Amino acid sequence: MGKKAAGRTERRPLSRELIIEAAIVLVERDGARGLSMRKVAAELGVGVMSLYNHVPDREALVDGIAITVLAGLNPPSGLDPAADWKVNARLMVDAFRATAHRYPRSMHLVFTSRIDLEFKWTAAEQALAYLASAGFDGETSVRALRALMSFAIGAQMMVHGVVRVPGTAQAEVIETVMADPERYPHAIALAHELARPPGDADFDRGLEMLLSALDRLPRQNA
Amino acid sequence: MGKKAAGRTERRPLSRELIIEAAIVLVERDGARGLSMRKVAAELGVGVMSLYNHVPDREALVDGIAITVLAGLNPPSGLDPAADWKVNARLMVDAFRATAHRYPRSMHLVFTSRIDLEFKWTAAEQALAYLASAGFDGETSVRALRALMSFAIGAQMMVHGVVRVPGTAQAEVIETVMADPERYPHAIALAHELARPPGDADFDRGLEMLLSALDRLPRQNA
DNA sequence: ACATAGGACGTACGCCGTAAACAAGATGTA
DNA sequence: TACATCTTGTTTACGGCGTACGTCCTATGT
Repeated sequence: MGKKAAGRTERRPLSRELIIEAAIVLVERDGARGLSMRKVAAELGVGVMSLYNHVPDREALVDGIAITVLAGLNPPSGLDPAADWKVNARLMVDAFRATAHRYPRSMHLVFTSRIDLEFKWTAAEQALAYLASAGFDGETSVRALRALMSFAIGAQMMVHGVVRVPGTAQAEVIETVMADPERYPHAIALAHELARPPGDADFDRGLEMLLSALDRLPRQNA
Repeated sequence: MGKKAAGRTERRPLSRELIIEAAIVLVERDGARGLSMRKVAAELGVGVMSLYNHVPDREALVDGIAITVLAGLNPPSGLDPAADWKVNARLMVDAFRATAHRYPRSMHLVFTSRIDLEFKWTAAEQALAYLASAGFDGETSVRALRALMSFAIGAQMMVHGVVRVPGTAQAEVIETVMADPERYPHAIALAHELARPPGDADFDRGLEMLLSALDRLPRQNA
């Protein structure tokens, strides 16, 4: 019953996009560990194997999540080739950070999966273009791109609590240090600072340092 | 037969340390995906459930791996309080990189797991001490520590191929860009650079930039 | 000699990803 | 119209996973 017409249930025809969308919802709600084909199917009110008509396997689904989430990366809109290269660089890094802020858990999932995606070469191309127009030679451009990416990715890893290391301590961790005050004088003195989760301000300062250091590198034109 | 005496087989008595050690070997050989209680047990020639006499659950085992691997972090030996703070900072970051180089896959596993470990506060304490003696105020010290950690962690993520993003392209990825030469002039021009996997030199340059940028920050003493 | 405790083990349950065979409607062709 | 094919969803099943539970074996203290 209720199956013949299916009119009331009005089941949308189940597409790759729908599946990915449901998967993202699920990841953001339950975390990356909670992602499974069975859960996604249940979320859509559908048999598990039905998913496989639209997605080859689980890895491809994760790839789909990656592509969808990272689609927000370009174009950062507002890029002006005439502007200072640092301004453009900041815009691009901020675009990354904005999408990471929107889909924190999905972004983490993307990072921790093997992604052979040739994705976002357009973003890389754009970045390299600006670096080149800023007068950096090829080797330096690539290095600069990688340095910025390292910093952005590492910061994101720390923010999301994936890497809960000393510098990203949450409140409870402070207690650990308090238990042995003799050994951790500096950590205790800075407990207030350490307890504050890393935020936009920290990121901005670090980014600013990297950018100005890059800006001081020898270049070809003005 | 061959069971009564067990004299020849000379089975070591199976301890937590032995289990962790076997797990690390397994991760470094087969990758993080290949880590399972059953495989570890098989590696030790032991029943699966025997492991649970020494390790509460899988997560605890991963924690054990993290602690063991990260034990190589301190003390970086050679630290001289009288030396320039940047020298000491480099020594500490290099210590991290050295262990990451020794156990790349385990390190990745550590990063991608939830680690609430209050581990390595001693390293943090040491770093904060050097930053303080360099004249940085508390807020700046914490920011500096976080910036350096972000960079180190992000770089490590990229090196190990976890995040196979544009800037870390391997040879095959280049072909992707080649297929659409119109859109990626810069990427193609720098294909040779991009194909080179990120290495120590890139890391050193980036680290140097961060350190010298930090060195330029306003401080209290000389 | 016997009681006790701790470590190793076998079994079993519920998750997971997915291969394979099947069903049922949609669509193209005569 | 009737038939063939294709698309899409479903059912069943298999092997691997983490681990709760109960059992047995062995070493030790008395």
